Amino acid sequence: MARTPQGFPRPARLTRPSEFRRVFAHPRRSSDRYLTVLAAPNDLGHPRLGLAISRKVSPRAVERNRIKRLIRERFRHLQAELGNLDFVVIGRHGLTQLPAAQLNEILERHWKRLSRQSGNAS
RNA sequence: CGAGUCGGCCGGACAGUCGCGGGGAUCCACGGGAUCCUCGAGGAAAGUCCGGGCUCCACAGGGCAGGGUGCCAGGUAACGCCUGGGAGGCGCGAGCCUACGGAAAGUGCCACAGAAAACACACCGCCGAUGGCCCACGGGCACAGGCAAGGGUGAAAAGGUGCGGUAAGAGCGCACCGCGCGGGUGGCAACACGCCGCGGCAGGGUAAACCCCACCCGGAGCAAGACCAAAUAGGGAGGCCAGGAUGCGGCCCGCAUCGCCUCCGGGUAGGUCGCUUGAGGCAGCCGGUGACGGCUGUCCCAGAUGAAUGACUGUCCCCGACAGAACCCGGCUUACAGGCCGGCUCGAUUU
Repeated sequence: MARTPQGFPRPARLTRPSEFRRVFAHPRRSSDRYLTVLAAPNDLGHPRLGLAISRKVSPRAVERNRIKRLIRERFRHLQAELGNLDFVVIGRHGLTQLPAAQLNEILERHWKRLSRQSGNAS
């Protein structure tokens, strides 16, 4: 683990369909009216993040990109506290109306709760 | 200065910190990572409405069906695009708009009004010369009949103006305008003509209604398509032990099936290519009214694949619109805060 804890390189992301399927198969959930977060443990020694922001969230690509960037940015800052979990964040309709500060707050609450439930928060 | 019109351009800036994708160099405990350098969304990247390249499939030729285009010429790889020109319409003007072939091929459709919507018609009208009667010789009366100028309806009533003509009228005649046909001249052509001749003269609209005419058009799309290739099902070829198992045989031989190895084939997960050097950008010169073309020089300018441009802080201003590449180009259309530059037009003002 020589990786800088502030970075967000490829190994910290879910990339393959099979990795997404693994999380969707047996997830812990945490959700509200803006988004749903799924989590499943891994044995890598660090958390990973996957995003599912569909057209239902917003028909405009610019808005979807903005949401994904904000989520990744928040993950980058918090990843050291999240334990060995794979997260998938699913956006819901109306997410684009949420101010950035509030989005950050919501994300932190979901991630930390799921991390605590798994009992391996660092 | 105000109003307008056409064309071109920009689309927050700078600094710092933490991050992301591509490329290059160097290094390391090399299917990974580190350091440094460098590049990293748009004018519409959008809608996917046209046109092409590219790829695979289909294909002798011709025709039909279906779809598209529709003044002429040019540009282009091509176009439904662009440029120039013509015609018609709008505007004082610069300029703008046009789905702009055919309704004297056929079929269909067209409210209301109006006498009549076409073999035109006669509601109100005009005349009543000719023939009849009366007469104070000016004329009057009634009928037969003639007429389509005026009124009225309508989107449209078979051309307009004037003169002649007549009882009143009428392309009835004439002149000019308009229309059609033939010719001439100019123009590559569309078309034009204040050129000539002929005809008193066709004709309501609608073809983004059917239709006719001319020209054009195979289909599917980068999840196209090509390659590498664990796994797995079954297959083909050769070899191995002349050893074995099972079946058919009383037994031998023999035949069939089974085993192991190699190769071929196959193609799932996954990976690689396609993937960015191109009908390319910029500058200069040349040809062209222009779209555009030619030559020379120069530059390399996103290539991701859950998918990269962001976050935070500070300073400034007029406080930031529409909006995110996904094979690539050429167009069109639509969205858009604010701003810059230039040409031209109209009006006002100033010395």
